[in-house]
Amino acid sequence: MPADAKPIASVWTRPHHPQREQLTREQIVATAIKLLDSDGVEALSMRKLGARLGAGATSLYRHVANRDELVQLAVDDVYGELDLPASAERTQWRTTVARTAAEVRAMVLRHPWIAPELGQVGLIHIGPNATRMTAELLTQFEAAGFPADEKHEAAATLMSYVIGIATTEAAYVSLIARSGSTERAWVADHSPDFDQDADPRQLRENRFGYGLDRILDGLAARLEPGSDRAARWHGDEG
Amino acid sequence: MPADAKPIASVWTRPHHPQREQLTREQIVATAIKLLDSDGVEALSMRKLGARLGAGATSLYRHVANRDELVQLAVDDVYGELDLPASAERTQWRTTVARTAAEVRAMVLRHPWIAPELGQVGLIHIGPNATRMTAELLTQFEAAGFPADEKHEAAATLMSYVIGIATTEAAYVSLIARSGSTERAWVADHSPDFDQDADPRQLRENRFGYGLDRILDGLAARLEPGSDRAARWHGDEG
DNA sequence: CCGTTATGCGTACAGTGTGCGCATCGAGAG
DNA sequence: CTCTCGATGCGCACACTGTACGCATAACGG
Repeated sequence: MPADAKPIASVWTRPHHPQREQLTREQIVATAIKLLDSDGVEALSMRKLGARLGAGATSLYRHVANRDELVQLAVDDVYGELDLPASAERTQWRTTVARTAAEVRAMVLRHPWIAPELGQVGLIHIGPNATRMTAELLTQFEAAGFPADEKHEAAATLMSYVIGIATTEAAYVSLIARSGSTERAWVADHSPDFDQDADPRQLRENRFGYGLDRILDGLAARLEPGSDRAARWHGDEG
Repeated sequence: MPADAKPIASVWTRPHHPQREQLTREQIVATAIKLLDSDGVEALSMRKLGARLGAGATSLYRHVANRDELVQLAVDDVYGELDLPASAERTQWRTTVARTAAEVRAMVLRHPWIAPELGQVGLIHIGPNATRMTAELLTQFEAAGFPADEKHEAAATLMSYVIGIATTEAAYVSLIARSGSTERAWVADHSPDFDQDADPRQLRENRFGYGLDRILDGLAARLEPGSDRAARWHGDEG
């Protein structure tokens, strides 16, 4: 096939679009997340991201308004990873809500750079994926039996706890990762009285579970028939 | 007095220490906090801070290793503002702990830039003032009757909630402040179905109190004599 | 009087986000 | 086919950042 194969070969030797690699917003956000995961938030620069995509720095501005918006998009993309349970019936609300909390915590631990970002942007102008998660949690609390005007407070209580503890954990593990050590070795080094046989990852997990159980206990007490749930909570709080 | 007055006049025309204003670390940190409070964290630059102190940018490096360390010092300085209650006896642990939580929340709301910083540095390498606050909270829980191996988990539960909700609130209020509006006007603009007579600040306060009460309820249940408190929690948690 | 030490500061360098204008492409009109 | 046009990539430039380095000067101890 000396002559006939030429058109087929030329498809590979000379690509159809010499320098028009068709940079898309999805790809930009995806590789930005990869860069954020591996190198942290201060290592993300437009030039570096462009280079990783085989493009110039300012090319990205055709698809993204500025660096801040890019990070916002990355945050919401990460929210899209959540595998949220469907809101179950009243008897199983605890496990459903606990599973949602664990999902959010795991998300933050997978992408530790997201924690300071949540504190910077808050929950105001976040994207559709984060909104979906909030809505899902609200229906879970609704299914649990919380009245319409209290479910927001219940959800905020749980989410504040999850964001707070996951933020602390994320800062901790990313500090250790940046130091090039493992969690176990780091703990053994920095607190010599630590039990060598204990797994610090498991301890973190247990600590998360402890607080979660306390909070769900406190919330569940509002649902018990004997409690003064009928009294709207707005009036009697400081 | 044409010739004799010259030394006296020269005191004012030419000061004794032409350029030696004796920059101290405390002053640097203090004005850094002022700048952070008024203009936010991304507006703090060494040159701007130096200018506000009547000094060059690189002069600051004689007293502070780098910008990150400066922010760390500012964070711990802010922790020093806390007016923590003394740990009271067993019957009043709830009000004592609640007061500590409210103090921390107020601190974050006074200095909203601190929120992302807490997520970046975690609670690891924080300074003496933050350490003092953690220790104080631990003794408060100890006085409440929590066993030695559970008080850390109880304190972490409470603090995670406080940090999480205060972080969210801080992002929210600083976003509004940056937009140049007031909280009431902003809420009225962005959600027209909001009750015009309600005070959004008060609503935030109530929401904080709601979650705080739920969490303290859940923790208090661990202290009731009927509960299975004797069983150490480490084993039976997921 | 002369070192020594501590401190401020000017300069410089590498790196950042991003506005602007030019070059080049794919596609559609004639 | 040619010609135009909108979309896209990109080089350049500007203002700005943190900070390493070396020099100048002031206070101090002899």
